[in-house]
Amino acid sequence: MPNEDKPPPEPLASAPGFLLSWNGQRIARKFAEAIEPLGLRPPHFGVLTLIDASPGSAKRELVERSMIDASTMVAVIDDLEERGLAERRPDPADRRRRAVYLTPQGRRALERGRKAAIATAKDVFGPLDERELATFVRLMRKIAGAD
Amino acid sequence: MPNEDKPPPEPLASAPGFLLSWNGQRIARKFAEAIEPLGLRPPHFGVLTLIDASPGSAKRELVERSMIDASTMVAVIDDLEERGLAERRPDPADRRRRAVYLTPQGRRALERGRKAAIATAKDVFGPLDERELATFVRLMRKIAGAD
DNA sequence: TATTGTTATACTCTATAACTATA
DNA sequence: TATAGTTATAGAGTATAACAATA
Repeated sequence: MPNEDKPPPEPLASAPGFLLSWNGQRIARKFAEAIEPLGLRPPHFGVLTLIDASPGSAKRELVERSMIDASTMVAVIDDLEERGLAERRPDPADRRRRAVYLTPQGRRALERGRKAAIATAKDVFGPLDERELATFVRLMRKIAGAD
Repeated sequence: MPNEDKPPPEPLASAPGFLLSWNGQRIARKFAEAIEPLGLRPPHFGVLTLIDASPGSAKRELVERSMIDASTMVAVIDDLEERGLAERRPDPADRRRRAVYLTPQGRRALERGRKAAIATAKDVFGPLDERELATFVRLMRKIAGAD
């Protein structure tokens, strides 16, 4: 994408919605670049995080907690399994269900991804002081309906 | 996208970068839906805005002020021209150059798009009071490097 | 030789719908 | 009949690289 690091032009840069979308795209792209050397793309990292938070989740549960649809989720879990980062285990109580777990390698990859996320955030949110960053998070959670 | 309006799951919802990306995607999608009845997609609206701000811009100048690459920009201007919203005029001083202008129809479409943007922002930023919204814009401009 | 604009093509990502197995 | 999972396919959106015209 051209001009990724250039400030957005007026009058768009005055519109709150445009600013939100622009900065969102920017950090998403930067994060994607940061984890590319790990062989991961953002959906991989997101799903690793969700599995870690609820080990043994079924695919359907992961879909419910994400913005990833069912068929894409299959592909993401396939990728993770191929790379030895996660594994599906059959559920004896319901043989349709396949519980998903992280491998030790998966946990290491997640840790590396987290470091990349922190580094990216440090870069993008660098212009804000600590207090402003806290305010930012509070407002973003409010907008997201997380509180 | 599934779960578009559901809050993001923890622990992702505590990460500033993830929040920014999530909310950015959410408002971009909502805005795209809002202008779809106008026959416009977000890049169309963005370029209409840029042309309006600098009538007679060349394609290359529009590329410089946006995150849209050259070949996509051609397609966007083609679309706008087909729909009678913009027109290319040859530049007598430099016959390689084609200056782009809005038509009266284009100005009307831009106005409708602006109303959609305002309505979308009202929806997404609804949880914030006026003072919080002002703070949000200030912080976002800082992050974007717009100040 | 550099620059503007364009076209043709390929690629990435995601979504839709049909299918299998189990409940 | 409903649900979990999967696969095959198609689509939108974007980027890459080659090309034509003019400076």
